[in-house]
Amino acid sequence: MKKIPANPAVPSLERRDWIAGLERGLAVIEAFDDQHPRLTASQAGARCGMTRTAARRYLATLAHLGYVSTDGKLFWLTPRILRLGHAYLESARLPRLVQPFLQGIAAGTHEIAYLAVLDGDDTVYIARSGVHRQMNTGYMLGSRVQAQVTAAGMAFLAGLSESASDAWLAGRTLRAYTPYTISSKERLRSELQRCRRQGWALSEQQMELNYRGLAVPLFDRNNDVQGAISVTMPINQETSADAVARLLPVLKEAARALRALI
Amino acid sequence: MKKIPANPAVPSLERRDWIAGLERGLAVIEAFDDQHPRLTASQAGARCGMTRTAARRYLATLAHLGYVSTDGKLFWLTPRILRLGHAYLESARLPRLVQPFLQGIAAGTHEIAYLAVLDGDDTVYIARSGVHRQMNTGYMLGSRVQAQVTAAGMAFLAGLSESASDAWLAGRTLRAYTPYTISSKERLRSELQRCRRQGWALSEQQMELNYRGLAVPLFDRNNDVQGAISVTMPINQETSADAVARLLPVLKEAARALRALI
DNA sequence: CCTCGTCTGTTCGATAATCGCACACAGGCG
DNA sequence: CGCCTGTGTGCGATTATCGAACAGACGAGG
Repeated sequence: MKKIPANPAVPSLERRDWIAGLERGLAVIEAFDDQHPRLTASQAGARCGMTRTAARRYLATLAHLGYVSTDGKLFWLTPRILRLGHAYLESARLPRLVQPFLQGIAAGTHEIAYLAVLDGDDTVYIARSGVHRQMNTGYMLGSRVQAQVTAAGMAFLAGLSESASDAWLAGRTLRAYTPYTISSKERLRSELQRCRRQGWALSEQQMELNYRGLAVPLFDRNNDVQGAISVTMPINQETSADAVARLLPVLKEAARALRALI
Repeated sequence: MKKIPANPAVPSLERRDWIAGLERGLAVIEAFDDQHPRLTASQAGARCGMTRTAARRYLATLAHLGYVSTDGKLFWLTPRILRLGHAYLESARLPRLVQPFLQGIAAGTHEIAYLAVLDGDDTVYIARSGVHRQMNTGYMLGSRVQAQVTAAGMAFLAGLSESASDAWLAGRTLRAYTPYTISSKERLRSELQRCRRQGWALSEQQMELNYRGLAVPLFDRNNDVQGAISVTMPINQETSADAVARLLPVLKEAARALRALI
């Protein structure tokens, strides 16, 4: 059973103003995953590095707040948890700002357009174009794909400074999803340099066979990267060069227009 | 400024095992919304009914955990918050179970299929059919639409007992989105009774003009409603009767097959 | 049927964590 | 220039939280 340390490298400064209860409670929520969809208090305690009694208290609190349900023995998360993510998607400026541009890209190219950011190892999709207007408010919850296999992730990394992206790279373990996945850090590093030079990223069959992604980073006025917009498509409809020629100008134009707004 | 009570009708039992820190921390997260995307410590404190000093501590803790960022004065949520919702979508049995059925419905009908549940006032979409396999893992974050204007919400409510749905109805304030929105509780109640009798719900232009939704509730083996599956489409392609005739059998068959699995 | 072992729910005192006051400071404005 | 509003920080008091300890529930196995 994998232990989730309750306190992973807390900046030991600022010990005074540290709300242990909040940290542990969030750790309890994150203790649930696809391998462990339902937990007893004891299991949750083991996974979070706390005693059974403590875990039980946190779970009971979460249950009374409606974030978890219980049959008295097992605990599981409820959809109410999604309100927390919703608070982010509602409040974050970036998705709200970029959404209309995604619609425009989707309408102009007939591909699905995404906005993604980097969080830890992963590319997180935080907005996507939708055909139904009512679905504009229904964002994607990021699939949290290892960043190096998505075009958006590559574009985001290429938007960082070389030292920052090297630092990111140093902390990762690359995993191959397909025979084409770049799984050598050396190759990934040179690929990132190329993306940085050219200002966009193309990712073919890195994550999934027969699919291609094309992405550009989004910069703000200070030239700090804030996200990436991407489109994905099957690879067998046109050549890579054709796809780039067709789609890159649209993405670049959106990125240019957004630079002043972000 | 709307106050968010820190302690909304807590069952006063179980006062002993109550982790105040967790409750207040989550309240701080939910204090952010589209009206208040960035908050100072004071504002967050005011919105959550705690002192500025306390709110500052919670925000500082969340910042060190990476869930919020700050420029030293203002605080805002980061995409990391989405990990919490992700924990739910990864661990919840229902979306994982229903996903393949949604794919089947989408493939057979050429409409987009959704799985939704009720959370408070709102219909929350927790899975949708996707054309890209890689997007199967990229769920929708529920748009949290007032339940009475979605087919899935109506189907879910119709799946509850009459007394339970009356209780739900009593606590709501209906809002009209279009001229067709049912905004009288009386009419809604009779509409729900009809849905309950017939076992499915049709919603036309309730939420958005020119769109139609069709949904059936999902029951488990104990006949408790666990969710609803729905498809949405433009209304001008076919008559209501044609759409029902074409789609309802598919939805019903999926619900029947799922009953044994849930 | 009984006993053992493992798991759970609950209580309680000690302790450490959290609270909010109080103070000092920064910036905007008349 | 001084007021006013809002912020960062230190500290003692308090209370909320911790985990050990106990007792009950369940199932396995003899």
